[in-house]
Amino acid sequence: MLKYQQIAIEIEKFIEDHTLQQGDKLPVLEKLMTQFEVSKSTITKSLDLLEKKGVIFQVRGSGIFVRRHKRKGYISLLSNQGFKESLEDFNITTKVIELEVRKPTQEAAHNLNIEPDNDVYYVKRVRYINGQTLCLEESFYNKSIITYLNKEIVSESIFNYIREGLGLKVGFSDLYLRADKLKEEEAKYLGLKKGEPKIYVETIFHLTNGQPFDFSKVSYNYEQSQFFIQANSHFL
Amino acid sequence: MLKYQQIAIEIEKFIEDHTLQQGDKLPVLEKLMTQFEVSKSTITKSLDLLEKKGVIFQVRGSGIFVRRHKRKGYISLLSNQGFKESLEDFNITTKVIELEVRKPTQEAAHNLNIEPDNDVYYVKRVRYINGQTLCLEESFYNKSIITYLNKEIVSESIFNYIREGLGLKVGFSDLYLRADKLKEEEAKYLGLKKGEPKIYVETIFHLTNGQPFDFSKVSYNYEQSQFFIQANSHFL
DNA sequence: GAGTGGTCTAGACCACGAC
DNA sequence: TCGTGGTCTAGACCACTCG
Repeated sequence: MLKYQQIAIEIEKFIEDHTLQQGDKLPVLEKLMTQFEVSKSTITKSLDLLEKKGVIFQVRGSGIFVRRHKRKGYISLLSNQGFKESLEDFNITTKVIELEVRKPTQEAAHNLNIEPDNDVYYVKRVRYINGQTLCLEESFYNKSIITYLNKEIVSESIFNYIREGLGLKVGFSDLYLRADKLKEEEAKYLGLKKGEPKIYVETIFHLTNGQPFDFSKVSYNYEQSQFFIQANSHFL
Repeated sequence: MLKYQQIAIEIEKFIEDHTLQQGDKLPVLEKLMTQFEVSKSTITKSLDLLEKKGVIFQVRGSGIFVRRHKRKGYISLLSNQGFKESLEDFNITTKVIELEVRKPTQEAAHNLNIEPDNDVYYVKRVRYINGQTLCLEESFYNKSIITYLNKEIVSESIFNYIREGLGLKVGFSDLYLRADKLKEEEAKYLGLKKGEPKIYVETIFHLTNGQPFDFSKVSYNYEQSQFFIQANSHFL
């Protein structure tokens, strides 16, 4: 574990343990440097990480403050992988509808940046939150990267398996979102009516080296799903 | 202008000018250091900025590569202020429905962190993209921060005015998103039917010092609006 | 093993905010 | 004016990728 990561974790823990609220002030840089016995830039790096995560904000000439959003039960659109973090207090279960190796659709091949005759794992699942339908998910995994999947893996967290089991490093993802009307079949899986609203999200997941390995299409039950994003305007 | 910002802009310009594509390699750190005549950490800071913006990704032991999302016409949910950047090729116009000083709703007061008897500017607008309705927006501005607004300002970019006119610095924002059915009145403004889908977004905008100054509620025309997010999984 | 990005240090100096 | 965070440097050393 790197120093600046460790320190970030400890500061976050400090905020949790003391149940600090939005706007509460943290110790000054000088203090943190001596406390953790590291140089200024290391502390700065930790704080930048926490700022990116939306945990704190820094004000020049004034101090370092806790940033908190007030609402619970929202799915973070930034924390890349799964619902675990944002919905950890909720009971998420999964039903696998389909799992097989096949040739990709043209759309999937394009988004995964592979040829139409390369193999993909196709996974179709319904996910539930506290017994209610949360979403219907179709995913295409590049089989030359995700070399093996089975029903057991796919019933649990696929991303944990990718990291722990396959030893791959998940990097960045591109996420496209819109609203639309539910189609007959989607409505059936979600227990809603055709024509009712859905949030529809397509995501392309990449490894740290930039290779896309997963293209997924998810339709959310609008009654059960709400999302949040913490944005920073550092870039101009 | 700070060095690392300037360099970030120039690198981004370089990518534009040479129409580099996803995965194309940029010059190595060493090269960039000598080219811009700065130290390693300054270049690193520029690159981190561009990475956060989703312009590049860095791979240890390998190089610095261009990151591009392929789709056009999506509204970025991260670039905090307005549509300008993501929809700059489109013609955005605005119709002001209402503009007045009033007392906040309980909801607005809570989100702006003010008392119910403090004044707010209430602004209701419809925004159009290429002549089609894009969204219906209601905003509450804390009048003790945004001291003055008029119809002219509100017809244009309010955020430009806040920055240039009032000299305020916009910091971070919290954004809550879900799908829902259009109500009668909303449907009328958007030219859609009651019960059709909408994307509904509430946003709380803060100054760099953490003060919330704008609480806004926006209903998007689902036929005209699609969103994208570039996520990084640096945090663990 | 060569090449390349990432971490970390110690310290000088700068810019903003609050009093 | 002082306290506080932000920028920038020069350089040592580390860790990953790839041929």
